[in-house]
Amino acid sequence: MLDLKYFRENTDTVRAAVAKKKFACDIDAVLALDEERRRIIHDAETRRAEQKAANAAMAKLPKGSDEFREQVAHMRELAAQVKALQAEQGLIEAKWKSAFMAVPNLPHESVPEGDSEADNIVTAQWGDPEAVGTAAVPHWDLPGFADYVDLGRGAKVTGAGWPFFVGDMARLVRALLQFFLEENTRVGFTEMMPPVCVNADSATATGQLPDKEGQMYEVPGDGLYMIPTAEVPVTNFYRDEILDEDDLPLYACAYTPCFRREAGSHGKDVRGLNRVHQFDKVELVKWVHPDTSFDELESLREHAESLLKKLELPYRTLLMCSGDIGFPHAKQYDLEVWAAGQGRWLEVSSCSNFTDFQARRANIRFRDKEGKPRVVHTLNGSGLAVPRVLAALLENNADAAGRVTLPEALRPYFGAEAFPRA
RNA sequence: GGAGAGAUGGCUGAGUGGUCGAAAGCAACGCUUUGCUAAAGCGUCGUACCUCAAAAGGGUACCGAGGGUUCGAAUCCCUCUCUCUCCGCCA
Repeated sequence: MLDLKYFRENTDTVRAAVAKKKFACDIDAVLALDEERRRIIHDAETRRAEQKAANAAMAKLPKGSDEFREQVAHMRELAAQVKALQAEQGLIEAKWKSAFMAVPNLPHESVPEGDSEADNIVTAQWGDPEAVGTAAVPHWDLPGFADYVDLGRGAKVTGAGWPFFVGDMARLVRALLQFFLEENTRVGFTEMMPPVCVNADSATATGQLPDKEGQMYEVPGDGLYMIPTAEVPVTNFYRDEILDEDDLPLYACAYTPCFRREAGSHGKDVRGLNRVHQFDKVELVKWVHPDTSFDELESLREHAESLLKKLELPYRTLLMCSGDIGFPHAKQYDLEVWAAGQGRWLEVSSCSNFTDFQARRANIRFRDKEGKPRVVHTLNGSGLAVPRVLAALLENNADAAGRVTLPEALRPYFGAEAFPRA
């Protein structure tokens, strides 16, 4: 949700920004609804003020008097008018709000113009994909993979795309998670273990509802949703709160399983670990002062990149173009890791600055030096998502027998130099 | 799951149908006086929206949430949520 005053006073800027984002969104219609809304608010409140004044005058009259009875009759009429006006106001405000909420966040000036993912810009590349053995195979073709990541039994027990990780593979997942959490907390992110189900208010605040409802699993009967990412519960940690300016910036990280229906994504990208319905991810979230949020985005990205470096996985960083960043994003980087066996880049992290857009929706503010509440800026990024990192780790480092030499950084967590142990 | 109690401004806590956006205290901020590692006095002290060129000012809403009764609701009724206590169940 944009700042309403800014929206009104800078419509040309907003129009240009929306166009840059390739969003179809009728700004004039929203403005017209805003006008209508303000008119009805004015009418309803004026009439309501009359009602209150009449009421105050009447409170002084003796209860049983003729005068009193007369006033009651008059006020009965006033009350009916107020009620009608307020009903109309409710309808118009609801209409306006849904239109206004459909206006996307403005892309930052540093975001390149573009229509689709083809226009994203590679801003960095680390490691050499060519250096990885050419004999690499897709992870699902590695010896024993089907037993270590048992998609067949997962399908029996739950459904397609719900894997069991077995034996040393489960251990390797745990090692990765532990590695991520240690690295994140070491640089100042507070570790959290949030609920993995959230209510509708939380899902709305971070933007999963109403637009992306079909992507979440619902818990029938309880009005809850299984989280598609820890971003949802963690960002909502401070929903409807006013923070102290001195406490900013606040950093949190959380490991959770993530649940995604992935409706409509059946196809060639879903083999093996590339896209599953439940996966493990450590998420990073920041609540920051508006003046620093774009610097905070750079440090967030650098930190996520450092994880890949320590895992010795070749990666590249994409600055997402205006047409490819999400609805609430002001600026977004994607980190893609090289999976030698598949010969392709896999997205393992998305680092985003939502500026005040998400925080306004979630009503997260801070009190500035003058004592006035202001909306914070929120950011998040994966740090990191396990299955695709795991896929790359396996594909890039496996020998013909399926033995995977692990990067130095991971060995203490796994307790061995290679997978599987012995 | 059962029974009971409760939810008021940053905190504590009054307020059971009309002049209550809400007493009082604490905390915070400002000023004054005295002077010393503080006290006292006075004042300020919620948020959102509407109005206004802006500020000032004015208006409306908000006493857990949502509905209802009434000319009028923090106050009465209904539903829900949460917290606490007791019982049951349970990793």
